Amino acid sequence: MEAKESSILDAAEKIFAEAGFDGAKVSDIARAASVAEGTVYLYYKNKQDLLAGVVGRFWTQLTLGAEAAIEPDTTTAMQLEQLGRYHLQSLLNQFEVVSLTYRARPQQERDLDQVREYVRVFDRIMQRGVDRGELPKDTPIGQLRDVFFGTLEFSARTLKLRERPYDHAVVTNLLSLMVTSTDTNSGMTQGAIQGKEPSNRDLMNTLKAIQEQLKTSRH
Amino acid sequence: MEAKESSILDAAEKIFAEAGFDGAKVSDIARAASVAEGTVYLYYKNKQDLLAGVVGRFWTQLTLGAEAAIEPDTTTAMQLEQLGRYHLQSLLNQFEVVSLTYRARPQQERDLDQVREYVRVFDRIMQRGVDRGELPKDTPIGQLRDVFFGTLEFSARTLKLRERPYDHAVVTNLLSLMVTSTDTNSGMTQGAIQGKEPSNRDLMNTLKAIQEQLKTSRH
DNA sequence: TACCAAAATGAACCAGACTCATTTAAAATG
DNA sequence: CATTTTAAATGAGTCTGGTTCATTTTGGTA
Repeated sequence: MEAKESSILDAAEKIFAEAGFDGAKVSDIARAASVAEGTVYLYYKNKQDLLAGVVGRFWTQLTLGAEAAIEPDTTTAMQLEQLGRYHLQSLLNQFEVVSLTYRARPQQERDLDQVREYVRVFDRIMQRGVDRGELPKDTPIGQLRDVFFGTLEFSARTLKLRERPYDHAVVTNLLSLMVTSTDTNSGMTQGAIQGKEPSNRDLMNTLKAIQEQLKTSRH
Repeated sequence: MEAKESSILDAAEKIFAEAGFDGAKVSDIARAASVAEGTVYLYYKNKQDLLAGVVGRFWTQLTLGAEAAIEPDTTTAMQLEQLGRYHLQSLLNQFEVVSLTYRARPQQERDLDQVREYVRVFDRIMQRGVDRGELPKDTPIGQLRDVFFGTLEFSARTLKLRERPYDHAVVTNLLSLMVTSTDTNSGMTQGAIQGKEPSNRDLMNTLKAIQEQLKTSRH
């Protein structure tokens, strides 16, 4: 039965989340799934494998949710904000399950496939931004990805530690840091990421030159 | 005996690091420390507590190392770079022990005291920067801390995953992001951070000046 | 209804964390 | 020094809980 496997996963997620990996007994999980203890082992090689199943499903779901949370026809900056909001909220709402990810990790790198899949959502947004010309061609997507997810993950931990709720300022500050917005002077966003494109200093120099020209042309 | 406790910690660190928490047997650790199994339990309540001891000592050492790695009489930017280099290198060199931190966590928050202590090294550098006038008074230290450690931690994972060695570009890119951000938030136009660029506010002011000039020159 | 294969069961097994009665070492006492 | 007291260390035995597997149940097929 296909439904039985997912009922075991449901039970496991619940028990793991509330008792932690070590605290969760396979017998408890079996009972919660209305199944004999041995049945669990028909679907999962061992307890670790069961955890991997729970964690894998979680990240797969998260990927689907992320894709749904992002409007396809809006700016890169907007999409990043949507992903950031979604990601931080998810980390906070399902903090326990997320924490279990680190318990699954050291075992096999295979367990991380779904996490890597999730992270690609970010890459796609950024790549589209580059293709559309909203971001410079040499945008270091990989490094910005580390900044994006790293910061949100650490921020989530900080918020949890202080027992604070979701704070959108975290997302907006992160984004303003990543995308140094220069669209105050025009509708065109140059997204001067990493300062590889014309730097603020370059713009400043140009502006001052214009200012000088204006001054002199008046005379 | 005081030395015995640290010999147990040494053994535990070694065995935990090479076998992981679940893979490490207390009997192995005892043997490696040349001590009876029961003796371990005289010093540590249980296996989790022993892990907490290992992890706690690690972060305490890391704090000492970080303070040693930072020149007291240099710029904030330089100190941040030193801390960044030290942190990323440590994460990579002692990846297994760092990973164990997450296994210790869910138990008791008490375990995290040493981590919090470590993180304060960053806070002190930033605070000194503010006091010295190298950083704006309203620098959001807490948020930048999340960016700093979050990014480095995530980057370390990425590097490990790809089996890449330490890459200083990670640190410099991170710092250039952070510097840009502090400038953006700054009301000060002549901050002492090296490589400081004109802030968006500076650009805005210049633009408004030009705008005024244009209005006047039209008449 | 009889047969078979797959699915499910739970009692038994066993690894390994943890306990504690006993032993050994160290310190205090006289 | 001999003796008592106190602390430290030991490891055989207990017990929890993950895992196995001989047996039973279920569901489909001839």
